[in-house]
Amino acid sequence: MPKVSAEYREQRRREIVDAAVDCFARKGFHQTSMQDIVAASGLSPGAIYRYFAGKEEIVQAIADERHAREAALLETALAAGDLRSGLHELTRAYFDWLRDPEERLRRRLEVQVWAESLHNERMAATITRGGADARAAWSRAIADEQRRGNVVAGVEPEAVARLMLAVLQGFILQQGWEPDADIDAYVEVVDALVDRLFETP
Amino acid sequence: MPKVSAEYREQRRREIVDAAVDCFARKGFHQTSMQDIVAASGLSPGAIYRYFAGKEEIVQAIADERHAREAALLETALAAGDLRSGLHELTRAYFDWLRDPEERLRRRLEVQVWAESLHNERMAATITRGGADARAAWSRAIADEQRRGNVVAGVEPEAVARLMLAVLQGFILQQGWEPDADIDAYVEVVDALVDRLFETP
Amino acid sequence: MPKVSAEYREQRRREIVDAAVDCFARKGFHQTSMQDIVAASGLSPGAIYRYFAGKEEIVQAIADERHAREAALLETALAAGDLRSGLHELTRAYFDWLRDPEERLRRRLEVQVWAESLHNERMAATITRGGADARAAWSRAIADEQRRGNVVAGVEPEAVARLMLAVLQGFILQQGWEPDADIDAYVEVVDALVDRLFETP
Amino acid sequence: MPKVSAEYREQRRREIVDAAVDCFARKGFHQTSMQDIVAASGLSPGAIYRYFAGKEEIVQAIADERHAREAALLETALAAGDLRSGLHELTRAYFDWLRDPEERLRRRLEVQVWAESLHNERMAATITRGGADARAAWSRAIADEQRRGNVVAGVEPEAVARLMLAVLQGFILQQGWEPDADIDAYVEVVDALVDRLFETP
DNA sequence: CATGAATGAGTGTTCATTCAT
DNA sequence: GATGAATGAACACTCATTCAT
Repeated sequence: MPKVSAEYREQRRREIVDAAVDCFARKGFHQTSMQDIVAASGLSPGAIYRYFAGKEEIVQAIADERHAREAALLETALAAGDLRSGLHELTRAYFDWLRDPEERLRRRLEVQVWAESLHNERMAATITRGGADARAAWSRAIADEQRRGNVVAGVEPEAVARLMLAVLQGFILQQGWEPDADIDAYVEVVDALVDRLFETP
Repeated sequence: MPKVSAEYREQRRREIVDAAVDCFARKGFHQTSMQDIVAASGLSPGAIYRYFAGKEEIVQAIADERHAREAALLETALAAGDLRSGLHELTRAYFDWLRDPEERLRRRLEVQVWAESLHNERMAATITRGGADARAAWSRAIADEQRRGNVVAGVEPEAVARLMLAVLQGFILQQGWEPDADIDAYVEVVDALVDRLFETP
Repeated sequence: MPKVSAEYREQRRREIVDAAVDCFARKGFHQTSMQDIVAASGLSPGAIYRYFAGKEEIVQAIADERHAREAALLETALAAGDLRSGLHELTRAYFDWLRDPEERLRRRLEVQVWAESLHNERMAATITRGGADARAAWSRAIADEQRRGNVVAGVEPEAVARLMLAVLQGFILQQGWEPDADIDAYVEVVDALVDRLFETP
Repeated sequence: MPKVSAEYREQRRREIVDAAVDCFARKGFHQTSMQDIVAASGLSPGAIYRYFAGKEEIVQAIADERHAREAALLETALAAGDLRSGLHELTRAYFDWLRDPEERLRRRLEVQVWAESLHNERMAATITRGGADARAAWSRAIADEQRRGNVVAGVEPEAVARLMLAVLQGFILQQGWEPDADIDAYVEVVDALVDRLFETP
């Protein structure tokens, strides 16, 4: 029987997560102290620990949030009837998203989650599951198209899925290092890639 | 006139770096304490500080080493007269490398370097420079081919270079999470991609 | 004119003290947090602070309560006309009390109060006063008997009082460590001690 | 292969333990912070953690030390051929010890160990074992005397042992509260007790 | 009166680094 | 040159207490 409303709690959580995202993106998980988050959020240490059991849990929450968003985006794109135009759309949606400065901040953070997940079981589980789901969705879509003869035959759908994911992941990395990386040019090449991979030969 | 020979120094450095690579790959930079490296290297803390000014510098040394290797590999591949077969070869060489368990360990570490470089100026410089060099080499090669009509016209060579890098980077990530990711299938798709991108339409 | 009745207040106080006794006996004063007491009592932190100015005051209240009970027990025992049978009775009453599981819990707590009193002035005062009163009562009774020739002559009544107290205190300790300590056998020895100390030689 | 000698290490340990004993005796375990011990010992936090894994371990070390001393004292006393004179000697030795101000400090600490042991398994084990050993030694000695007819027949030797321990424990408590408690008078009563309990009726 | 979310000083502990030996 | 004991600032986290609702 909480004294405050669920929305209130949710808003506080948001404040904390947002403050943490900001700190983490700028300084990295490990260089960010709880005091940094305390300062950025304007709350007290004790208050934060009411919402999260520890620093790690905040990181987890952020990773989970990422994961959910990605999954939603992908779902929408692949749900479209026509895979090829769905992909073009996905590409556009995805890379448009990357024009938003705040989103870029979050992306920097994603790279850190990637690194972290290599020695954090719970995080690895989230990431692996997300990747598996994404590949499964993509594989299914690609296999469908292959059956209709609309896509390069003979290649493993799962491998194509990996390729498509790599194309997105790699750009996130590169944009992290070079914020001015030319998004339009990259989208154009990806579109070309999609066209060439997903067409009747 | 140093008291110890340059080889001696070099060997000690290697020992330290190797021990550090091992620790970092398993636990991450920040979860690895100097004591861990001390234990893994069999040296004393004082000894390590004779060779490196601090933990950060060890990380730097590792990042620099990575960078040099990558550059050499790329150089060789693109130096070949025919870009397309050069690329096929590069792909094969690169991914064969990833079959080596020890190299995989080092790759896990690379992901950490990527993350670290997002809030470490010196590291960002190394990475950015490496990326820029790679893209420049690639762009030049691609532009050459375009002029000869052997590659998709109209796409930005720089963007193609980014795409190719992304294809490699993304797989490193995915292999980090899923060590059993099918390398052969991925190589096949990449080959298909190269063929379709680098052919006269 | 209080808003709530005195009984109401008293009952609330009891709830708090009982919850605290339970927590303290199980985990110790310092390992018990106010939140533990909050949880055990079913009240809110704010409510508890309406009845006690702080954790320390709860401890005090418990110590004071103990003290009052002990004093009453002793008073009754020594009020009896015949000291020797009074003592036998006291022994029996006291150790019978220690068969009650709940009382044992309270005794564990008493040991903590003893420890605490060594660096807590207010508590030391309560304990010291209690001890002094007990010794005074006992000394008087013993001196009376000595005058009647019914007790070992030549020994300091105050010291005998200390001895008798030690006999009780020591057993409380030992029972705390070994709940199965044989009460009957101990009572028998104490009775023998009393008989031998309080008889005409 | 330590750089410093075993004696050096032992001395440092002693410094820490002594500083801790001092703090604990004055303020109690829980009111004493590591910083207090740091200040009292003149070492740095890091240095202390080289010798003890944590605060708890310091407390343990102190409790263990106590235990060893007690056991040695008892052993010596009971090893004497004649129990009765052995006991008189023990009494004298024990209570003389309590005249030493430093020993009194340590005794205050013992009371805290008693309290602590009621909710600390490791500590309870040490204490319980110490108590069991002591009682066993005493019981054996008393049973021997009983067989020779030199001690009250019919009483449980184990219970007599408990009584004797209580006589010591209780005085430690009382002296903690009232440093001026008359040791001589107490010893006299204890001697009378021993004489009366350990004589042919 | 009661609530429980919030506070923030203080805790035990770690670890990159130094420097006497 | 090498050692490893020592340093001490910084860390994540706790909890007695307060006070707006």
